[in-house]
Amino acid sequence: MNYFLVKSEPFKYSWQQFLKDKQTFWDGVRNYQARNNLKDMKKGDLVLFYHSNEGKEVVGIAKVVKESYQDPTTTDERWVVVDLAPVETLKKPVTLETIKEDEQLQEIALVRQGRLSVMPLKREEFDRIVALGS
DNA sequence: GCCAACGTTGGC
DNA sequence: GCCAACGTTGGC
Repeated sequence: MNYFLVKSEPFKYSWQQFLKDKQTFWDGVRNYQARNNLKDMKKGDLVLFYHSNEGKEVVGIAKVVKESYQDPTTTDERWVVVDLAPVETLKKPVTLETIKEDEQLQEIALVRQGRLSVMPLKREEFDRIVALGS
């Protein structure tokens, strides 16, 4: 079991929209590092959903329901998507500020490499964020 | 709206 | 294959 965090601008695709849709394919990744992380996702892996720009907080937990496949929005074979479904909404969103202040979360890419839109998390980091959000 | 970080592109 | 220029992302 692996753990990840994905970013989305609420303006473009929000957690609320995701809840409504029940399932979505995660498209729009056009960065090799993020793409490689997408490819590492296996069915059943858990994914934190982060709102960038507006909110700047982790809002919920999703899971991988289908592993990576060719991005249906482009014919460019370099890019892939995965299918995600919502699992649960965090009681309290965990803000970037909180994450930055937390000793256990100093190493995550969200802090260290702000622009990366799909990143792996260690189990402890995932658990920590979920704990902060409940 | 600005700017820093950083990835990508293209000229040499 | 290097590196400058450029574009994009995202925090502030």
